[in-house]
Amino acid sequence: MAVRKISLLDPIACCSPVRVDVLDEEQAALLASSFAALADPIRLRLLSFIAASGSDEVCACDLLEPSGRSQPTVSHHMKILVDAGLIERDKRGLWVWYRLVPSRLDALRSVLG
Amino acid sequence: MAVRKISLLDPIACCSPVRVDVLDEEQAALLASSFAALADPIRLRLLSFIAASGSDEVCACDLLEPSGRSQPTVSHHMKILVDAGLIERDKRGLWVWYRLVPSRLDALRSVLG
DNA sequence: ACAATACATTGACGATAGTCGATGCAGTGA
DNA sequence: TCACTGCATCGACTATCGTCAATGTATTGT
Repeated sequence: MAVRKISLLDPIACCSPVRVDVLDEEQAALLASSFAALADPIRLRLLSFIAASGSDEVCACDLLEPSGRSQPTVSHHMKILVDAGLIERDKRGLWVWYRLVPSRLDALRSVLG
Repeated sequence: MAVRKISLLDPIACCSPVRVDVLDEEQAALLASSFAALADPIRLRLLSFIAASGSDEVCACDLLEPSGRSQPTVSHHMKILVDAGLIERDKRGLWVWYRLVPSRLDALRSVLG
């Protein structure tokens, strides 16, 4: 039998006699690490800054001032977002450019409903 | 001027010359604490267990065995989920019943897109 | 009143996260 | 080759988190 796609709020979960599978430990750990990337105010602001920039790429140098954190701290947070797959990193010359990965955010969104 | 509703993946953010506001510190802190409640595999499994239960309420006593954690640990995690507004707690007699708060999950979902 | 039950709280522990100064490393330009 | 720049990594510190044994609290039944 095929494993059903899990969604925490799948209508089937509350309306159907068919029992939806519970997240197994592996799925839960993967999802938890993704949400953990969103569980910090600085990272949320960095993400929204890129989303609100008006362009699809933002230079790392433009993230320091609005975040109000030191350069190593911002670099640390951006690495966490990249490792979570929420943003992509592109180094060109001395500068590093970041852009969102909408498909990853869509994936997380779908888990919530 | 009215403050625009923020959405990290608002189409306007990437396609329009109009600049979308960045999350302020207060908004970011609130959202981060909500995502933090989802940033633990045990809590995700507890949530999905309630969603997959087939009923809209689940007794706390039924959460111990599937979580594989001690009673104080499960109680601790459920408190975090309740404080985040993701589930509601209802004590009736000796037992405590939990149910999801879909509107809160919807709210988080809307932030991601 | 008393014992038993279901859950919450406390206290302590190791593990992990956020932060920044100092330093390292790669790319640039002269 | 050498100084400079932009970003990453390291090391250390503090704070918070996940965990459980022990204990507390509220409710039930006798």
